[in-house]
Amino acid sequence: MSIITSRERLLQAAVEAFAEKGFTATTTRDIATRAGMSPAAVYVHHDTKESLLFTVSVEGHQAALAVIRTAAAIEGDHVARLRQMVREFSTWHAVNSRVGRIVQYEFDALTPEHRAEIADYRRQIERVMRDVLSAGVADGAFDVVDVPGTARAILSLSIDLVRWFSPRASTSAGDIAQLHAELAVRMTTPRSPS
Amino acid sequence: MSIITSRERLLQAAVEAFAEKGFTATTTRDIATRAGMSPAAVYVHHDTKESLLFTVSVEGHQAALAVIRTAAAIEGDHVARLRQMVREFSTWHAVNSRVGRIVQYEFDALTPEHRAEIADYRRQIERVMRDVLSAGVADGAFDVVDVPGTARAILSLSIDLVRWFSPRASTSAGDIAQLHAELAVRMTTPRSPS
DNA sequence: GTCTATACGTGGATAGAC
DNA sequence: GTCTATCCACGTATAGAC
Repeated sequence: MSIITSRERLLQAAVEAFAEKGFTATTTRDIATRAGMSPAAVYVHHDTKESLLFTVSVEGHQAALAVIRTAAAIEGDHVARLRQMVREFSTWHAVNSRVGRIVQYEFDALTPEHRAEIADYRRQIERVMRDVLSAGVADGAFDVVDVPGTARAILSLSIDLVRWFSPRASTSAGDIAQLHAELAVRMTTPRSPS
Repeated sequence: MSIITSRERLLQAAVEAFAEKGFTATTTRDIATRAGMSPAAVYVHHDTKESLLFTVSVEGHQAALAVIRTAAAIEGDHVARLRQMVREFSTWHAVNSRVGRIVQYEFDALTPEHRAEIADYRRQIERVMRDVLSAGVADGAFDVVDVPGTARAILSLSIDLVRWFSPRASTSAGDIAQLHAELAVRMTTPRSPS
């Protein structure tokens, strides 16, 4: 059915290698071998090693952005929306922790132009979260003093997953995502006056 | 007063270089130049480049552990204790974001033996947080179902600072730390029945 | 403990045939 | 579009003098 092109094999190989050794320590020879081709063949598809990293970063950020946007678009009140966003965003980072780790930690290895493009994806992700918090503050669903700061903190929970999550650990991605969703709701919903 | 030894100059140079280029991309020549010595002189103090990273990691983790332990030892109730711990731990990670970034992101570049030692520091840090949450649950100050998960999530807020904090950004370390402390309290303290 | 000089392996990228 | 062969720069670590 799905024909795996050389381009896709190359990207998968790059993800594997970058995740195992880091961007700098990965050799183009290693990527080539994993993709089942010669070192020279890599350069037919990508001018530089950095170009491979950039492609992985773009696709990773596009996927994460799509996930949080889809979650933000569900029917229901703002609390349900937030819960869904955090659950889905955390799940994505747990399931794709390898890609997530690469794109987060190798950001500085990109060229300035590519860095700027990726930074823009990140701003878009933050905007989705801020918009939901602001909307909820407006109608009283949320009590949040510092919307940008709280948005960033909530996203931190999900993103930091890539640093420590292991598919072989005892806690499942789903359980962690559920916990994060509940913590995000606690962070944002009004508390009774004491 | 304080005499800066070659050893300390070397460590400072290593931190600078690792922070700028990452561990793998940093050359021993670069470290040597920054420390004002020849490439060969580095090897008088450290057998390998990895040994420099390990030393930075040990000192960084010891400092962070001391900060959270000191905060956990203050007088007051569990809520005040948690607030202090998060505030101090976040402040440390903001102020020392360069070192924090190195020790968090270059963990895999350590030898297996060194990795195990650093992992032990991390377990100690998590234990401090879990112990405070457990004590607060026991006397009703906290309402936390998943103590290990929530402890980890709270620490995530602080640690993820090293990924995005910039001393040149508009929000100060103190403001962020204060926000994190309030969010941690919201995550853990009981909510009125609705 | 610091230097200069260097051995030796490795890596990104290219040349040119098929 | 893929190969083999290779260029050439670079990086870790060491040798040996002072």
